[in-house]
Amino acid sequence: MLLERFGRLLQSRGHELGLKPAQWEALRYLGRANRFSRTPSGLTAYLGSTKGTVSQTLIALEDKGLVRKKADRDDRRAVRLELTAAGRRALEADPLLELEASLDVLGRREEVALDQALTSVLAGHLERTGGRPFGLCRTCRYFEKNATDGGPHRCSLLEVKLSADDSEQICVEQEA
Amino acid sequence: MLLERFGRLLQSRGHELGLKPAQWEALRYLGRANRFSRTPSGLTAYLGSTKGTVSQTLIALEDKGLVRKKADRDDRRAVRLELTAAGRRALEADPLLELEASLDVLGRREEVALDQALTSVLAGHLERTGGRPFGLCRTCRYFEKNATDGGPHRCSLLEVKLSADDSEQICVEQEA
DNA sequence: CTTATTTTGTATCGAGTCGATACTACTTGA
DNA sequence: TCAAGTAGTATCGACTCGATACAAAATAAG
Repeated sequence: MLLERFGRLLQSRGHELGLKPAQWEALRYLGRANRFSRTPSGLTAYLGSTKGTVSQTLIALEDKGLVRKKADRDDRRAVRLELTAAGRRALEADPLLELEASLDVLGRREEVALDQALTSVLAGHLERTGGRPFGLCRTCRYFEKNATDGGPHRCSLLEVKLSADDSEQICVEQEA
Repeated sequence: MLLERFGRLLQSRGHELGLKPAQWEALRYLGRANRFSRTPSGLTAYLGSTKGTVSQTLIALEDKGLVRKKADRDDRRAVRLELTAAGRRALEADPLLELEASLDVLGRREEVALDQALTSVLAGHLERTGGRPFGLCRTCRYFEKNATDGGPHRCSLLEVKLSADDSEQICVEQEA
Protein backbone atom coordinates (compact mmCIF):
# COMPACT_ATOMS: atom_id res chain seq x y z
CA MET A 1 0.00 0.00 0.00
CA LEU A 2 1.39 3.34 -1.06
CA LEU A 3 0.20 5.25 1.96
CA GLU A 4 2.25 2.93 4.10
CA ARG A 5 5.42 3.59 2.09
CA PHE A 6 4.83 7.31 2.35
CA GLY A 7 4.52 7.10 6.07
CA ARG A 8 7.83 5.31 6.27
CA LEU A 9 9.41 7.86 3.96
CA LEU A 10 8.19 10.78 6.01
CA GLN A 11 9.44 9.16 9.15
CA SER A 12 12.93 8.48 7.87
CA ARG A 13 13.31 12.14 6.99
CA GLY A 14 12.20 12.99 10.50
CA HIS A 15 15.57 12.31 12.11
CA GLU A 16 17.27 15.40 10.71
CA LEU A 17 18.70 18.31 12.65
CA GLY A 18 18.90 16.33 15.86
CA LEU A 19 15.16 15.96 16.27
CA LYS A 20 13.07 12.79 16.23
CA PRO A 21 9.92 12.26 14.16
CA ALA A 22 7.67 12.62 17.17
CA GLN A 23 9.40 15.85 18.12
CA TRP A 24 8.94 17.29 14.64
CA GLU A 25 5.28 16.42 14.71
CA ALA A 26 4.84 18.07 18.08
CA LEU A 27 6.61 21.17 16.78
CA ARG A 28 4.44 21.31 13.68
CA TYR A 29 1.32 20.90 15.76
CA LEU A 30 2.28 23.72 18.10
CA GLY A 31 2.93 25.92 15.09
CA ARG A 32 -0.55 25.35 13.71
CA ALA A 33 -2.79 24.90 16.74
CA ASN A 34 -4.75 27.74 18.33
CA ARG A 35 -4.21 28.73 21.94
CA PHE A 36 -6.97 26.45 23.28
CA SER A 37 -5.32 23.46 21.70
CA ARG A 38 -1.69 24.06 22.64
CA THR A 39 -1.65 21.77 25.66
CA PRO A 40 -0.18 18.31 26.30
CA SER A 41 -3.61 16.74 26.05
CA GLY A 42 -4.38 18.53 22.79
CA LEU A 43 -1.16 17.22 21.37
CA THR A 44 -1.93 13.76 22.72
CA ALA A 45 -5.26 13.70 20.91
CA TYR A 46 -3.69 14.97 17.70
CA LEU A 47 -0.94 12.36 17.67
CA GLY A 48 -3.25 9.57 18.75
CA SER A 49 -0.64 8.80 21.36
CA THR A 50 -0.70 8.63 25.16
CA LYS A 51 -0.20 11.25 27.83
CA GLY A 52 2.97 9.63 29.12
CA THR A 53 4.68 9.52 25.75
CA VAL A 54 3.75 13.08 24.90
CA SER A 55 4.96 14.24 28.29
CA GLN A 56 8.40 12.80 27.55
CA THR A 57 8.52 14.30 24.07
CA LEU A 58 7.70 17.71 25.48
CA ILE A 59 10.40 17.41 28.11
CA ALA A 60 12.89 16.68 25.32
CA LEU A 61 11.71 19.69 23.32
CA GLU A 62 11.86 21.91 26.39
CA ASP A 63 15.43 20.77 27.10
CA LYS A 64 16.35 21.69 23.54
CA GLY A 65 14.84 25.11 24.08
CA LEU A 66 12.24 24.81 21.34
CA VAL A 67 9.12 24.78 23.50
CA ARG A 68 8.13 26.71 26.60
CA LYS A 69 5.59 25.67 29.23
CA LYS A 70 3.41 28.14 31.07
CA ALA A 71 0.94 27.62 33.87
CA ASP A 72 -2.71 28.15 33.07
CA ARG A 73 -4.28 30.84 35.25
CA ASP A 74 -7.77 29.36 35.23
CA ASP A 75 -7.00 25.67 35.55
CA ARG A 76 -4.03 24.93 37.76
CA ARG A 77 -3.76 21.37 36.43
CA ALA A 78 -3.28 22.52 32.86
CA VAL A 79 -0.08 23.49 31.05
CA ARG A 80 0.01 25.93 28.14
CA LEU A 81 2.57 25.28 25.44
CA GLU A 82 4.20 27.70 23.05
CA LEU A 83 7.05 27.67 20.59
CA THR A 84 10.14 29.67 21.47
CA ALA A 85 11.86 31.77 18.81
CA ALA A 86 14.24 28.85 18.28
CA GLY A 87 11.24 26.56 17.90
CA ARG A 88 9.83 28.73 15.15
CA ARG A 89 13.21 28.86 13.42
CA ALA A 90 13.41 25.06 13.54
CA LEU A 91 10.06 24.84 11.77
CA GLU A 92 11.42 26.92 8.94
CA ALA A 93 14.01 24.20 8.33
CA ASP A 94 11.42 21.45 8.55
CA PRO A 95 12.47 18.59 6.24
CA LEU A 96 8.81 18.02 5.48
CA LEU A 97 8.71 21.26 3.53
CA GLU A 98 10.95 19.65 0.97
CA LEU A 99 8.68 16.70 0.55
CA GLU A 100 5.77 19.04 0.31
CA ALA A 101 7.52 20.62 -2.66
CA SER A 102 7.43 17.19 -4.30
CA LEU A 103 3.71 17.70 -4.70
CA ASP A 104 4.53 20.22 -7.41
CA VAL A 105 4.79 17.42 -9.94
CA LEU A 106 1.02 17.27 -9.66
CA GLY A 107 -1.30 19.59 -11.52
CA ARG A 108 -3.78 21.74 -9.63
CA ARG A 109 -6.56 19.33 -10.47
CA GLU A 110 -4.69 16.28 -9.26
CA GLU A 111 -3.61 18.01 -6.10
CA VAL A 112 -7.18 18.87 -5.23
CA ALA A 113 -8.27 15.32 -6.02
CA LEU A 114 -5.54 13.92 -3.78
CA ASP A 115 -6.55 16.21 -0.98
CA GLN A 116 -10.22 15.30 -1.23
CA ALA A 117 -9.52 11.60 -1.37
CA LEU A 118 -7.27 11.71 1.68
CA THR A 119 -9.72 13.89 3.56
CA SER A 120 -12.62 11.52 3.08
CA VAL A 121 -10.60 8.42 3.93
CA LEU A 122 -9.26 10.16 7.00
CA ALA A 123 -12.74 11.23 8.08
CA GLY A 124 -13.97 7.66 7.79
CA HIS A 125 -11.10 6.35 9.82
CA LEU A 126 -11.45 8.99 12.53
CA GLU A 127 -15.12 8.23 12.89
CA ARG A 128 -14.44 4.55 13.47
CA THR A 129 -11.65 5.16 15.95
CA GLY A 130 -13.22 8.10 17.75
CA GLY A 131 -10.43 10.46 16.72
CA ARG A 132 -10.86 14.19 16.35
CA PRO A 133 -10.55 15.89 12.95
CA PHE A 134 -8.51 18.92 14.11
CA GLY A 135 -9.96 21.09 11.38
CA LEU A 136 -9.63 24.85 11.01
CA CYS A 137 -11.39 26.88 13.68
CA ARG A 138 -13.41 28.86 11.14
CA THR A 139 -14.89 25.69 9.65
CA CYS A 140 -16.34 24.65 13.00
CA ARG A 141 -19.99 24.41 13.92
CA TYR A 142 -19.30 26.51 17.02
CA PHE A 143 -17.66 29.28 15.00
CA GLU A 144 -19.67 32.49 14.92
CA LYS A 145 -18.45 34.79 12.22
CA ASN A 146 -18.50 38.53 12.99
CA ALA A 147 -20.06 38.06 16.38
CA THR A 148 -21.60 41.20 17.86
CA ASP A 149 -19.75 41.38 21.17
CA GLY A 150 -16.58 43.23 20.23
CA GLY A 151 -14.15 40.56 18.95
CA PRO A 152 -14.25 39.86 15.26
CA HIS A 153 -15.49 36.30 15.75
CA ARG A 154 -16.63 34.06 18.56
CA CYS A 155 -16.59 30.44 19.75
CA SER A 156 -19.96 29.37 21.08
CA LEU A 157 -18.53 26.24 22.68
CA LEU A 158 -15.82 27.86 24.79
CA GLU A 159 -17.69 31.18 24.86
CA VAL A 160 -14.70 33.34 24.02
CA LYS A 161 -13.75 35.94 21.46
CA LEU A 162 -11.69 34.80 18.48
CA SER A 163 -9.15 36.85 16.58
CA ALA A 164 -8.71 36.55 12.82
CA ASP A 165 -5.55 34.54 13.51
CA ASP A 166 -7.32 32.21 15.91
CA SER A 167 -9.85 31.30 13.27
CA GLU A 168 -7.16 30.23 10.82
CA GLN A 169 -5.59 27.71 13.16
CA ILE A 170 -6.53 24.14 13.95
CA CYS A 171 -8.45 23.25 17.10
CA VAL A 172 -9.02 20.17 19.26
CA GLU A 173 -12.66 21.02 19.63
CA GLN A 174 -13.41 21.56 15.94
CA GLU A 175 -16.44 19.73 14.62
CA ALA A 176 -17.89 19.81 11.15
CA MET B 1 -0.14 18.10 5.64
CA LEU B 2 -2.52 15.18 5.34
CA LEU B 3 0.09 12.65 4.31
CA GLU B 4 1.84 13.32 7.57
CA ARG B 5 -1.29 12.64 9.61
CA PHE B 6 -1.85 9.44 7.72
CA GLY B 7 1.64 8.27 8.48
CA ARG B 8 1.09 8.89 12.15
CA LEU B 9 -2.24 7.10 12.00
CA LEU B 10 -0.78 4.06 10.31
CA GLN B 11 1.99 3.95 12.83
CA SER B 12 -0.25 4.11 15.87
CA ARG B 13 -2.18 1.10 14.60
CA GLY B 14 1.12 -0.70 14.19
CA HIS B 15 1.48 -1.62 17.84
CA GLU B 16 -1.22 -4.26 17.84
CA LEU B 17 -0.82 -7.97 18.48
CA GLY B 18 2.50 -7.50 20.22
CA LEU B 19 4.35 -6.31 17.13
CA LYS B 20 5.94 -2.93 16.48
CA PRO B 21 5.43 -0.79 13.36
CA ALA B 22 8.86 -1.65 11.97
CA GLN B 23 8.18 -5.35 12.54
CA TRP B 24 4.86 -5.17 10.71
CA GLU B 25 6.50 -3.46 7.78
CA ALA B 26 9.21 -6.08 7.63
CA LEU B 27 6.58 -8.81 7.71
CA ARG B 28 4.59 -7.16 4.93
CA TYR B 29 7.67 -6.76 2.83
CA LEU B 30 8.64 -10.40 3.21
CA GLY B 31 5.12 -11.37 2.20
CA ARG B 32 5.33 -9.41 -1.04
CA ALA B 33 8.98 -9.57 -2.10
CA ASN B 34 10.33 -12.18 -4.50
CA ARG B 35 13.05 -14.58 -3.48
CA PHE B 36 15.89 -12.35 -4.74
CA SER B 37 14.71 -9.52 -2.55
CA ARG B 38 14.02 -11.38 0.69
CA THR B 39 17.34 -10.52 2.37
CA PRO B 40 18.31 -8.11 5.14
CA SER B 41 19.81 -5.71 2.61
CA GLY B 42 16.69 -5.82 0.42
CA LEU B 43 14.58 -4.98 3.44
CA THR B 44 17.00 -2.23 4.41
CA ALA B 45 16.65 -0.60 1.00
CA TYR B 46 12.88 -0.92 1.11
CA LEU B 47 12.54 0.68 4.53
CA GLY B 48 15.12 3.35 3.80
CA SER B 49 16.67 2.34 7.09
CA THR B 50 20.12 1.07 8.05
CA LYS B 51 21.59 -2.42 8.19
CA GLY B 52 22.01 -2.33 11.94
CA THR B 53 18.42 -1.40 12.67
CA VAL B 54 17.05 -3.99 10.27
CA SER B 55 19.29 -6.63 11.75
CA GLN B 56 17.77 -6.00 15.18
CA THR B 57 14.23 -6.02 13.85
CA LEU B 58 14.85 -9.36 12.17
CA ILE B 59 16.26 -10.83 15.36
CA ALA B 60 13.07 -9.78 17.16
CA LEU B 61 10.90 -11.37 14.45
CA GLU B 62 12.96 -14.53 14.53
CA ASP B 63 12.58 -14.75 18.31
CA LYS B 64 8.83 -14.44 17.88
CA GLY B 65 8.93 -17.29 15.38
CA LEU B 66 7.54 -15.27 12.49
CA VAL B 67 10.62 -15.24 10.27
CA ARG B 68 13.21 -17.88 9.44
CA LYS B 69 16.78 -17.29 8.25
CA LYS B 70 18.52 -19.59 5.84
CA ALA B 71 22.05 -19.56 4.52
CA ASP B 72 22.54 -18.76 0.88
CA ARG B 73 24.30 -21.56 -0.99
CA ASP B 74 25.96 -19.32 -3.55
CA ASP B 75 26.95 -16.36 -1.41
CA ARG B 76 28.06 -17.30 2.07
CA ARG B 77 27.75 -13.72 3.30
CA ALA B 78 24.10 -13.51 2.42
CA VAL B 79 21.06 -14.53 4.47
CA ARG B 80 17.78 -15.61 2.89
CA LEU B 81 14.62 -14.68 4.75
CA GLU B 82 11.25 -16.34 4.67
CA LEU B 83 8.01 -16.14 6.59
CA THR B 84 7.09 -19.05 8.81
CA ALA B 85 3.53 -20.36 8.88
CA ALA B 86 2.98 -18.20 11.96
CA GLY B 87 4.36 -15.23 10.04
CA ARG B 88 1.84 -15.74 7.28
CA ARG B 89 -0.96 -16.09 9.80
CA ALA B 90 0.11 -12.83 11.44
CA LEU B 91 -0.17 -11.06 8.10
CA GLU B 92 -3.75 -12.20 7.80
CA ALA B 93 -4.51 -10.25 10.97
CA ASP B 94 -2.62 -7.19 9.76
CA PRO B 95 -4.29 -4.07 11.19
CA LEU B 96 -3.44 -2.30 7.95
CA LEU B 97 -6.03 -4.38 6.13
CA GLU B 98 -8.68 -2.56 8.09
CA LEU B 99 -7.38 0.81 7.06
CA GLU B 100 -7.17 -0.39 3.52
CA ALA B 101 -10.87 -1.11 3.71
CA SER B 102 -11.38 2.56 4.54
CA LEU B 103 -10.51 3.28 0.93
CA ASP B 104 -13.91 1.89 0.03
CA VAL B 105 -15.46 5.26 0.69
CA LEU B 106 -13.79 6.31 -2.53
CA GLY B 107 -15.23 5.61 -5.94
CA ARG B 108 -13.21 3.69 -8.54
CA ARG B 109 -12.25 6.91 -10.25
CA GLU B 110 -11.04 8.61 -7.09
CA GLU B 111 -9.09 5.57 -6.01
CA VAL B 112 -7.24 5.46 -9.30
CA ALA B 113 -6.57 9.20 -9.10
CA LEU B 114 -5.22 8.82 -5.57
CA ASP B 115 -2.98 5.99 -6.64
CA GLN B 116 -1.60 7.88 -9.60
CA ALA B 117 -0.96 11.01 -7.60
CA LEU B 118 0.87 9.13 -4.88
CA THR B 119 2.86 7.14 -7.41
CA SER B 120 4.16 10.19 -9.19
CA VAL B 121 5.02 12.06 -6.02
CA LEU B 122 6.78 8.96 -4.71
CA ALA B 123 8.72 8.54 -7.93
CA GLY B 124 9.90 12.12 -7.76
CA HIS B 125 11.01 11.71 -4.19
CA LEU B 126 12.81 8.44 -4.82
CA GLU B 127 14.70 9.96 -7.69
CA ARG B 128 15.96 12.80 -5.55
CA THR B 129 16.99 10.54 -2.70
CA GLY B 130 18.33 7.68 -4.75
CA GLY B 131 15.75 5.23 -3.44
CA ARG B 132 14.55 2.21 -5.34
CA PRO B 133 10.95 1.92 -6.57
CA PHE B 134 10.39 -1.76 -5.60
CA GLY B 135 7.90 -2.24 -8.38
CA LEU B 136 6.42 -5.51 -9.60
CA CYS B 137 8.88 -7.86 -11.28
CA ARG B 138 6.82 -8.09 -14.45
CA THR B 139 6.92 -4.32 -14.96
CA CYS B 140 10.72 -4.32 -14.99
CA ARG B 141 12.94 -3.49 -17.94
CA TYR B 142 14.85 -6.72 -17.33
CA PHE B 143 11.70 -8.84 -17.42
CA GLU B 144 11.46 -11.10 -20.46
CA LYS B 145 7.98 -12.43 -20.89
CA ASN B 146 7.65 -16.00 -22.15
CA ALA B 147 11.37 -16.49 -22.52
CA THR B 148 12.33 -19.42 -24.71
CA ASP B 149 14.56 -21.35 -22.30
CA GLY B 150 12.07 -23.48 -20.43
CA GLY B 151 10.79 -21.26 -17.57
CA PRO B 152 7.72 -19.20 -18.29
CA HIS B 153 9.62 -15.89 -17.92
CA ARG B 154 13.16 -14.72 -17.42
CA CYS B 155 15.21 -11.98 -15.72
CA SER B 156 17.93 -10.67 -18.00
CA LEU B 157 19.68 -8.91 -15.12
CA LEU B 158 20.13 -11.86 -12.80
CA GLU B 159 19.92 -14.32 -15.68
CA VAL B 160 17.49 -16.71 -14.04
CA LYS B 161 14.14 -18.26 -14.82
CA LEU B 162 11.06 -16.64 -13.30
CA SER B 163 7.87 -18.40 -12.30
CA ALA B 164 4.47 -16.80 -12.74
CA ASP B 165 4.45 -16.13 -8.99
CA ASP B 166 7.89 -14.51 -9.09
CA SER B 167 6.73 -12.02 -11.67
CA GLU B 168 3.85 -10.85 -9.48
CA GLN B 169 6.06 -9.93 -6.54
CA ILE B 170 8.09 -6.82 -5.85
CA CYS B 171 11.84 -6.75 -6.42
CA VAL B 172 14.83 -4.70 -5.23
CA GLU B 173 16.25 -4.65 -8.71
CA GLN B 174 13.11 -3.50 -10.50
CA GLU B 175 13.56 -0.55 -12.84
CA ALA B 176 10.97 1.09 -15.03
C1' DC C 1 48.02 -15.06 -6.83
C1' DT C 2 47.84 -11.62 -3.67
C1' DT C 3 46.29 -7.51 -2.02
C1' DA C 4 42.89 -3.77 -1.78
C1' DT C 5 38.04 -2.75 -1.93
C1' DT C 6 33.31 -3.63 -1.67
C1' DT C 7 29.38 -6.08 0.00
C1' DT C 8 26.67 -8.51 3.62
C1' DG C 9 25.58 -8.88 7.91
C1' DT C 10 26.06 -8.53 13.30
C1' DA C 11 27.19 -6.12 17.94
C1' DT C 12 26.88 -2.22 20.77
C1' DC C 13 25.85 2.58 22.35
C1' DG C 14 22.93 6.47 23.49
C1' DA C 15 18.80 9.08 22.87
C1' DG C 16 14.27 8.56 22.24
C1' DT C 17 9.47 6.27 21.33
C1' DC C 18 5.64 4.10 23.06
C1' DG C 19 2.11 1.35 25.64
C1' DA C 20 1.22 0.28 30.35
C1' DT C 21 0.89 1.26 34.96
C1' DA C 22 1.02 3.95 38.90
C1' DC C 23 0.82 8.27 40.97
C1' DT C 24 -0.13 13.43 42.28
C1' DA C 25 -2.75 17.52 42.00
C1' DC C 26 -6.59 19.97 40.71
C1' DT C 27 -11.64 20.45 39.21
C1' DT C 28 -16.33 19.23 38.95
C1' DG C 29 -20.66 17.51 40.02
C1' DA C 30 -23.99 14.96 42.84
C1' DT D 1 -18.20 17.27 51.00
C1' DC D 2 -16.54 13.82 48.84
C1' DA D 3 -16.40 10.78 44.94
C1' DA D 4 -15.45 10.76 40.20
C1' DG D 5 -13.20 12.73 36.45
C1' DT D 6 -9.31 15.33 34.21
C1' DA D 7 -4.35 17.09 33.42
C1' DG D 8 -0.07 15.90 33.75
C1' DT D 9 4.37 13.42 35.39
C1' DA D 10 7.40 9.29 36.64
C1' DT D 11 9.00 4.88 35.61
C1' DC D 12 9.50 0.31 33.27
C1' DG D 13 10.54 -2.76 29.49
C1' DA D 14 10.72 -3.73 24.68
C1' DC D 15 11.96 -1.69 20.73
C1' DT D 16 13.65 1.87 17.04
C1' DC D 17 17.17 4.16 14.89
C1' DG D 18 21.50 6.59 13.53
C1' DA D 19 26.26 5.94 14.33
C1' DT D 20 30.18 3.37 14.84
C1' DA D 21 32.91 -0.55 14.86
C1' DC D 22 33.62 -4.96 13.43
C1' DA D 23 33.97 -9.79 10.97
C1' DA D 24 33.55 -12.65 6.97
C1' DA D 25 33.09 -13.46 2.28
C1' DA D 26 33.18 -11.91 -2.58
C1' DT D 27 35.16 -9.15 -6.15
C1' DA D 28 38.47 -6.23 -8.45
C1' DA D 29 43.07 -4.63 -9.49
C1' DG D 30 47.72 -5.11 -9.67
